[in-house]
Amino acid sequence: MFEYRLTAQCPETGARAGELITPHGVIETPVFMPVGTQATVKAMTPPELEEIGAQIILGNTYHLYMRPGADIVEEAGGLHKFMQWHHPILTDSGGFQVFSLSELRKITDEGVEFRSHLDGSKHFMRPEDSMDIQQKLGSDIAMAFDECVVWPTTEEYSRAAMERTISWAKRCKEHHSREDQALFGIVQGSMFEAQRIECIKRLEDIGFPGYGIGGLSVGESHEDMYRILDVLCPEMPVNKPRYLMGVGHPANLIEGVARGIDMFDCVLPTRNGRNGGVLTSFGKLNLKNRGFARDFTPIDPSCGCYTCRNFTRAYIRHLYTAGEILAARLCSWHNLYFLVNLMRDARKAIIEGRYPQFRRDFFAKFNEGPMQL
RNA sequence: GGUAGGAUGGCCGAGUGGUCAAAGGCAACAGACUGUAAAUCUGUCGGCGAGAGCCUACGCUGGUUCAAAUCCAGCUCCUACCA
Repeated sequence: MFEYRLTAQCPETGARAGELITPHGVIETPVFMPVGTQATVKAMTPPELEEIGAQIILGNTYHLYMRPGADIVEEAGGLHKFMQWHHPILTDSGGFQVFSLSELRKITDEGVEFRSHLDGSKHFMRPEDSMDIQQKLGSDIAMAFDECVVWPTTEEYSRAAMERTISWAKRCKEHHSREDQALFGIVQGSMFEAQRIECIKRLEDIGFPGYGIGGLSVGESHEDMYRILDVLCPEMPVNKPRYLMGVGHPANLIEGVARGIDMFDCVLPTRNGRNGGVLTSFGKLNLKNRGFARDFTPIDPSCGCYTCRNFTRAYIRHLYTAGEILAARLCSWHNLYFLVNLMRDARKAIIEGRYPQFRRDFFAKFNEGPMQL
């Protein structure tokens, strides 16, 4: 029911192309996965996601547990049916909320006590609870409940969190029973190379069909992120998918792929899209800027998305300044298309044996500096 | 014509003698956003200056006072009610 097939590998970099077989379809990797925390990719409908080329999307354990509740989703026939997305879904375990809701939670070896961000009520989530919820949601890929550590942190704290994450991973696997759902372990260890290597080895001993790399893109420099990937990826099993959690930035995707990452997810395309930020092949733009008021060209002339085929920067800027919801939709659409297709193009390049050139071409064009108006 | 109330920074609107270049909101301009507490958040927002600071400002004109957006007089305009 779940299998990873490595189909091509870049002889120069660590880039890999593969296929992930899931109950709801085959995913071609490397892949960018749009984030749909609350059973919706914000501002997008499922048919629109299909048109973009999205192969798999995310849902979130913590958020769906809080609202509407796992039982309701289960009663609805599972998350796929509930939200009318009939392709693969990956659910995050709530581990990231251990990080992002740091003001509202208390961690013990047993689990995490959360105060609801909605009404302040107390909830206790153990690895077993996360598994129960994810099994009710019925995602194709569930993630182990981990502790995503804040950055920066000490070597001691990172180790404690890593130990907890490993012990929770074991409990997750023991508790997990649904056969039509794969369970991925998550590597922690912050910016400590030895801990990262130790963590993947010990997770491998437990045995998972895929591995997430957590605790990155939490504020550290790109150099730190790449340094960890450089030492960690060669230690990861070749025949299992590698998922760099929460990443994100186009440059990070290109570099992640070069280091052997197969899967990415990030809120950046949708969140920034709602706020006027768009990604292009030549860098980022903020469409709210006055300079676009009379710019009657598409966001990215080389982009084939619905937004770029039909609308101008001036029109979209107008929608933003007028507070129109379509602005958020059109830019989310474009940004998702950009990242999904960046990975599709990367895959093609890997298969055709030209990933190093593809990578060079990307950076020659993509400008991180101030935008040109 | 009479009576009452009111005129504040692009707009709305606090402020009734000094701590006022003037709260707050909106608009505008810019920035941030990486397993989504985000259609959010932050900053700037009279002029000059790196800065201390200086200048110009609360309808207009004049006055009182060490000191006026705030008090007084006249004027202009607006609003409500009465004729």
